[in-house]
Amino acid sequence: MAMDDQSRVFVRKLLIWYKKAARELPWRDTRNPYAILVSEFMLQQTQVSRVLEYFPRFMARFPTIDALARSRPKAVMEQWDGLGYYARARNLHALAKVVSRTLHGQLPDDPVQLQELPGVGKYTAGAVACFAYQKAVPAVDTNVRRVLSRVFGNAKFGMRNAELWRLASTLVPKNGERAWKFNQAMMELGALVCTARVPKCQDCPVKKHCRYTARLNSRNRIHGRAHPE
DNA sequence: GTCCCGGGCG
DNA sequence: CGCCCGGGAC
Repeated sequence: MAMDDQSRVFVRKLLIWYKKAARELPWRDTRNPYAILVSEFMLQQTQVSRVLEYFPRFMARFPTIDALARSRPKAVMEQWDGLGYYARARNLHALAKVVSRTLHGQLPDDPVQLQELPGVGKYTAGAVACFAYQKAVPAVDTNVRRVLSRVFGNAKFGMRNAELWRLASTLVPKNGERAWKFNQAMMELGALVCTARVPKCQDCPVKKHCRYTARLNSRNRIHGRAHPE
């Protein structure tokens, strides 16, 4: 599907905003697939602030996927202790063993192959393919889902999951480096501005292209509230 | 204290 | 669709 002009402007503004607004996070500094995998497993269930505490320790203790594969379950669980969702630590360990023994320690770069691994669903597969290997594929997590629904959705019908993935596919730049930035930027916008409870629409780089903002403004005009520009 | 949030899985 | 498990908003 081709991109319309509105979508092009949306992507451009998003990327410009990301350049100045992005937080510096350790897993954004690396293209090491294993490091990115570990960060994604942790981020599936935990806020950034806590992952910042666990991620460096985990990487220091298990520096490679082979090192993780060779480790005792007890040692892995110790590093995960306090993060919750312990099935994921077991999945990560199982994944490391599979990749170490059957794939020479090389994580696949193909989302379909990634998704066959334990604990890796559609989102994590896309995230690893894009963030580690610069594949121009979408990665739709809850943040991205929320941003897309608000910007491109309408009031009556919520967008279905398949619809959101299709929309994300049309928006992702074809260039790998730009795709990386786009996916990071979508999540950053969802985390910092387009938040679940009270979105900070005043600070939003794409408010002029957003149907949600448009809906808010028309509602406020009807009820005589101040225009939230 | 109570409620809400979240990827993947069964 | 409910569960896993902790944090944070209210």
